[in-house]
This record gives sequence, structure tokens and C-alpha cells, in this order.
Amino acid sequence: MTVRVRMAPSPTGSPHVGLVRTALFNWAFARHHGGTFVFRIEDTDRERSTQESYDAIIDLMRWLGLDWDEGPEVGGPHAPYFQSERGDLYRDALERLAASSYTYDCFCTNEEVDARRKDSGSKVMGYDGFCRELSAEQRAAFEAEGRKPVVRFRMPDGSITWHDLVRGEVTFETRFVPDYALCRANGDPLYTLVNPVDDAYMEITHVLRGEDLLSSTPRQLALYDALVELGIAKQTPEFGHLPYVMGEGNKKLSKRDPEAHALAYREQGFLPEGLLNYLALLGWAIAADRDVFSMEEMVAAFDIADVNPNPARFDIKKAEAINASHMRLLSLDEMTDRVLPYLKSAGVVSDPVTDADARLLELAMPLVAERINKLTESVDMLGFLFVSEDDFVVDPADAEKFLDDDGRAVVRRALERLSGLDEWSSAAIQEALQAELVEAMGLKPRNAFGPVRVAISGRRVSPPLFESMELLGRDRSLARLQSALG
RNA sequence: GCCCCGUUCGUCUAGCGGCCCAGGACGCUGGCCUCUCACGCCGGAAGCACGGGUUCGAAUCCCGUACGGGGUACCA
Repeated sequence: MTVRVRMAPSPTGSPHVGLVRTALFNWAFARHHGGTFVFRIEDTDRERSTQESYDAIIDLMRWLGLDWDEGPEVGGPHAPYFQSERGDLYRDALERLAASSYTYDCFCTNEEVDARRKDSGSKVMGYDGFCRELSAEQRAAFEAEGRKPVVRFRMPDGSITWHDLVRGEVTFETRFVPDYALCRANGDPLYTLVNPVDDAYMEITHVLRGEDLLSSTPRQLALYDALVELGIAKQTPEFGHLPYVMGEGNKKLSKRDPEAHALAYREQGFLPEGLLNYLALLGWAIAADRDVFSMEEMVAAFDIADVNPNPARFDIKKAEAINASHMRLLSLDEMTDRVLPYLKSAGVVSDPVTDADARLLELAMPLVAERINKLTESVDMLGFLFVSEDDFVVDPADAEKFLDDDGRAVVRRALERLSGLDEWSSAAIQEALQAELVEAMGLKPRNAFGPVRVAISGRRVSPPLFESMELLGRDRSLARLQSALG
């Protein structure tokens, strides 16, 4: 059997990291088994679905490199992949279900159902099956009142058990699973119908989804039996329910939480492989003693049975640390390529980048590669090398601390000594400053080089000072020392 | 209320009856390296929710309890 899995987001709002984790596990599962990863858009809710959200999801998936075999923009044998374009399929399924009495029309109002539950003292919420066996007269009476029915699925008696791919055996007694609506009174099909019908037509073999759908699985299993019977589904898929991604305080990471927005991680300078690696760790481990790995390694090792069923708290610190590990894995050329878009959008270099800036960047990259943990950190780290002397500014707080009277005295001595330097190389600069400031003035290294660093880079934190000065060049370095003096 | 799922260091996890007086990672912390910041390296504190079983032996299996989460719609 060929594995076919899918992810089916609703294009509402900004895509959530939980969506990414679900997509990742589905994708890894498909790739591991040499199967097919289907991407479908559940845009049945026309009110809430937006083009912006759809665009963001596509953009996100592309950035992450989670490629799909069938779906929007790539097509496939089960097109269309937008639920809004599949209405005929749902209407047809509804008719066939009704014709075989798998469903019935229900005319009850919520108030009537609640009132009956109160009278009976039942502890089970939801629908009580009142309209299951309506006589022709009763039906006619409801219609005469102008009532329009919803379509309900007739749950079978007994219990429903399945082997959950993540949790093992799960059983529900159907007396706790009321007959449920497949279609609104106005004729709009509901998620309860549309999702299984699409999975059936798309021949989905494994459904890996969030834990929140666990309790709707018995309903889907019962529906699937009917769909198989009617020849709409070839077989019932297997189900696996993935644990939640939680936010602060044991709550499901909500859309309101800034940490929930997947694309924000790109803006923050995360590597896609770093984010993905971290998200994979939420519920899965590649080995007992390792947690940094590539997606290729994940695909090779991924087994849905190994997924941990308990919810995981999203920890931004660890996400950053995992990302940092991936940063270290990049070659200098790769890191330069990755960093460039961030430098451009911050205005550090022009777009397109000039040859001179490209050369400077190539020389500067080795100085910062080991000391940035996110791509955006390159902006603060490298800015001083690229900025014109007119636009160069010293951080006010750092200036106050390092360029006081004592600091300026240090800078003055450095300037005097360096002005007479024959060879402008990091080694020569270091030798000169060491002799002048540390040995002659008797300063501790940090007190000696701190003021010079702030004068040169504008910040207390910078790439290595002497190399930086070499790259900046003699004229600009001396000019910055001069301007620091007042 | 009822149904379902879950419970190993602060956090993410390894563990699927003896290899565990529980291993790794992040974070925290002591130190080394050092021109700042990082990186890197060495060390430390920190956990099997509780109670009963089963077994020669339980973090691992079973049953309760507690706690957390989800569901209970003409939402998805």
C-alpha cells in the first residue's frame, strides 16, 4: 500500500507553529515511506478565509521546504484541492448517504433538545436522536411549520475502537457519541462531512492530526464505514493524534501569543532547518543523546509509533539554541547567502549589493559567523563596517560608559600611536595597541580596548577589534578615533 | 456533569521488566579560554505525581486517586 497523507489547513489568520509541526510530521511520514504528501485547503468557511492567509501558508511551506506532491499550485489527480470548489462531491455524498438511511433529517431546535435532556436527566450532552424515526405525519407537520432540517448521521450501537498510531488502542462507546450534523439547514455541508469525504476521494491512508480531533474520530470512523459501503472510500484510513504544542501556563499556544506565528521566526532570523528541527523535538526524538539533525536524517529515522503522546511546551530559548547549532553547521558561503537578505532589508547593504560591499562581506563573515545565533544578529554585528562616516553613530549608552574622560585619554593615545603605523594589518595594530595601552599605560586589556572598540564599532559588543580595524581601513579607523575625541 | 487523552529534572526528551541509586539537550550555575560578545571545553545542582497490586525484580505491566488538557455545536 502506498502511503498517502495530507495536511488541510483553513486559510484563516496567520499560520500557527502547531500547523507547522503537524505538517512536518505528515511530511516526514510520507517521505520516510516513499509516499505522497497531499496539501488541501479547507476554505469552506467563506467568511473567515482570506487570500492573505492562503498566501502566507504557501510562503511558509516554501520557506520551510516542506514540498507537497499534490495540492495548490502543483495540481494532481484529485484536483481541485480547494474545498470551496468541491461542492458537487459533498452534495452527491449526502444524497447517497441519505438514500441508504445512513443519515436522517432532523427538525429539532437546540431549545427542544435541551428541554428534553433536562426532562430525561441524561448526562450525555448533544443530540438525543428524536428525529431518527419520524413518521410521515410528523415530518409533514414540521415542514408545515416552515422548519428546514439539518442532516444527521445515525451513529451505530455498540463501541468503536481503533489503534491510534500515537496512543495505541482507544475505545468510545457510541452511546456517548450522539448523532451529529453533516449539513446545515441551509444546505451548507459541515466539516464533519467534508473532511472525511475529501480524505476518501483523495485516498488518504493515514491521518496524522492534532489531539483536539481525537474525540471526533469515532464519528468519522462510523461515517467511513458508510463511505466504504457506498463505494466512496476505498478503505478507512489509520489515525494518529499528535500532542498539543502548548504556550505559557499549560494552555494550548493560542493565535494571540506572539510565539505562535510561524512566519515571525523567519523575520527573527531563524533558519528554516533550525525551526523545523526544534519543532520535531516537540513529541519526537531521533536518539537518546542527540537533538540536532537535518531533515534528511529525520526522514530516514521518523516512525510515527515513536511519537510521544503528551503535550509539549514551546520553549523559545531552546528553539534559539537549536537554531544556533544549525548556524554553526553552515559554511561561510552559505551563511553569507542566508544573511544577505537580512542585511539588505535592514539597509546595511544596497540591493543589489555592490561589488565592494560583497568583497567586504566576504572578509567580515569569518569574524561574525561563530558569534551570531540568528541571521538578524548580523545586522548589528556588521553594520559599522558598511555605514558611511556621515551616518556612523556611537551607541549613547556605550559612549557614556566607555568614552568618558579616561576613555577618551585611551583613544587619544591609540590615535597618536596608530597614526604613525607603517603597516595597517590586524597583527600590526594589535602589537601597537598592546605596547601603547597595556604596557606603556599599564591598563588591563579590557580597559584598554573597550574605549577603542566603542569608538571604532559604535558598540560595546563587536567582532574582534583588530581585524575590524583592518577591514575598516586606516583612514576610516583614524577618523572614528578622532571623532570620538569630541 | 459526562466522555476521552495525558503525567520522567524548571522545559523538551531517552527509557518499551533486570543494562537506571534514571541518560541527553535547553535553561540555571562554578570554572577554563579570552581584546568585547559569542563559540568551544570541563564540572555542578535538579526528575520517575501519589497509593495499592502483579513479579525474584517496576520509571517501565494492572487498578485506583490526584492533577493537567481536550471534547461535549446547524465551529473546525
